[in-house]
Amino acid sequence: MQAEDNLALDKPESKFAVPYYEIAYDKFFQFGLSVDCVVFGYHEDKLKVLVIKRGAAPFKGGWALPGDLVYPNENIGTAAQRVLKDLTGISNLYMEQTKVYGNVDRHPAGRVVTAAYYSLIDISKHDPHASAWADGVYWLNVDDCKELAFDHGIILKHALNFLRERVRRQPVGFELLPRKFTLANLQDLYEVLLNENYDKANFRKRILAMNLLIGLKENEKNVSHRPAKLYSFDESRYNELKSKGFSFEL
Amino acid sequence: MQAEDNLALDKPESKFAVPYYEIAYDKFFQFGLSVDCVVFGYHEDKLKVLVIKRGAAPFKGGWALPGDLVYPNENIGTAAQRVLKDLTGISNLYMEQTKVYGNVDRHPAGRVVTAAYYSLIDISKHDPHASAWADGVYWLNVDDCKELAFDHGIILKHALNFLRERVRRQPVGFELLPRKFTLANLQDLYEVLLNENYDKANFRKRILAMNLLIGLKENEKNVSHRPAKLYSFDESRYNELKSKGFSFEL
DNA sequence: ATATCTTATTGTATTATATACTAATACTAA
DNA sequence: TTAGTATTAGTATATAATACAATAAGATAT
Repeated sequence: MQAEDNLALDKPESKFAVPYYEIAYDKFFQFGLSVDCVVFGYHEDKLKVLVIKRGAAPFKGGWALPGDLVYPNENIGTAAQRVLKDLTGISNLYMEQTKVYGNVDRHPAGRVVTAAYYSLIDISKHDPHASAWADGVYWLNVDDCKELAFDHGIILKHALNFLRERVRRQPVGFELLPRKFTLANLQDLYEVLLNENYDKANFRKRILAMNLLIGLKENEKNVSHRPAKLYSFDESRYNELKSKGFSFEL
Repeated sequence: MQAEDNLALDKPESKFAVPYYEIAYDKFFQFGLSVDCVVFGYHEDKLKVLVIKRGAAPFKGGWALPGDLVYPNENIGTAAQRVLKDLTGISNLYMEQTKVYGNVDRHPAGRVVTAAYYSLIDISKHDPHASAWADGVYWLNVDDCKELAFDHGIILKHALNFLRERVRRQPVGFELLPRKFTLANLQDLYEVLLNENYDKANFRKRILAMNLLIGLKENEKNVSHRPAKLYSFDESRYNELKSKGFSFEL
């Protein structure tokens, strides 16, 4: 494996007049590149993350984020989409990079650098099923997700931070909630994501003041108390706030 | 070059029971990995970025962010430090990743994935000088930085966005200002970074309310008007706000 | 039907914060 | 000494955050 390969270039003198790769080209072009997808979902007041059961070594049988090697002629963003689809059947997500992981020993099979991609989806809108070398696909509670293959535990943790930062600066509910929802639903989501509790009356005022929601003429059904009004997102306003950003401190 | 290399794995069937790299290991391990450093500085009311004049192909003679290939046995974070030091002599910076760039054709010499790292420094505290294959090092005004090699223009743009987001959530002056500075200096910095204008009296109140500054018993010198009081950052409070974060909207 | 329960929703009073603007101050330089 | 200039302090107003109380609307049990 190239990680153990001791090159003459190990401790360079830094006096080359040309880049190193013109001298020892092939020594430098031995990296593997992979993508790992952190797909968050939300269901019954729990934040979930999509994981697969690995059907191949290394870490065979273990849980991991859906991820795989990028093809030599494939763009990295495309690869994230393709890999997720290959392993879980989920396609056409809006995905965003969070971080790259490039420590020498992060992958037992050699020098693999991985780029993490993050996405948010409404669980009810997708139906993941294991394919390719995945032996299973699961929605795990983020809190219960302790033992993941490789450095996926850290990748998940960083993605979670990323998500939390994101929530404070941009609207996110659209991706995670069903089309119609109550203000209590939205508040629950925020409380789970940010791990805080908000005053109901003030949360309502704050959110409604954003002009982000459209009040429907419908109420929730099958509750044993006064049913709450249903709302949906105003898509154009949603996109506007998404590009402009805001500051959500409650 | 491997980018043109047409593999059988081009359009995979996605039905493998084992990861692809166990089948065609060497076809996947042909990526080059590089790091590119976006080092911001601040001087005389201008935001600057550190660039080198390339002394080697490709883009020989052109301006570029300091960057180079990562060694096969080198961690990626270490590489960022090492490359910056090799090319510009600047060492021991706190650097943070912004994004990875992995499009197939981003590098004319082959498939090179690059990770961008960002840092902020006080220009007066460092003395960059070209070494290795760099023919020159320059502090360019960010605004004047139009033509950069590779996709470095986009990398710079993204890093600038990153910086601007950062400024609103964490204190940043420490790294960019000299040890002693006036409130006007700090305000100028913020106005340049965020491209806005603030009311002087209110800026002062806002900043002082953060308990971030220590008022010194010293005034600025050699000004033809009433000299302003000098301040310095309270380091422990600075680090506290850095980890806790805040929201700076003025 | 009616009372009772639970949650949604509205309202209000209080406090804190942002903003705009004015006045006073302190130094330099002529 | 005075004019000039930028700093610093102060104040009044508007705006928004927060806490909490009151009311409304349906479901359910009696």
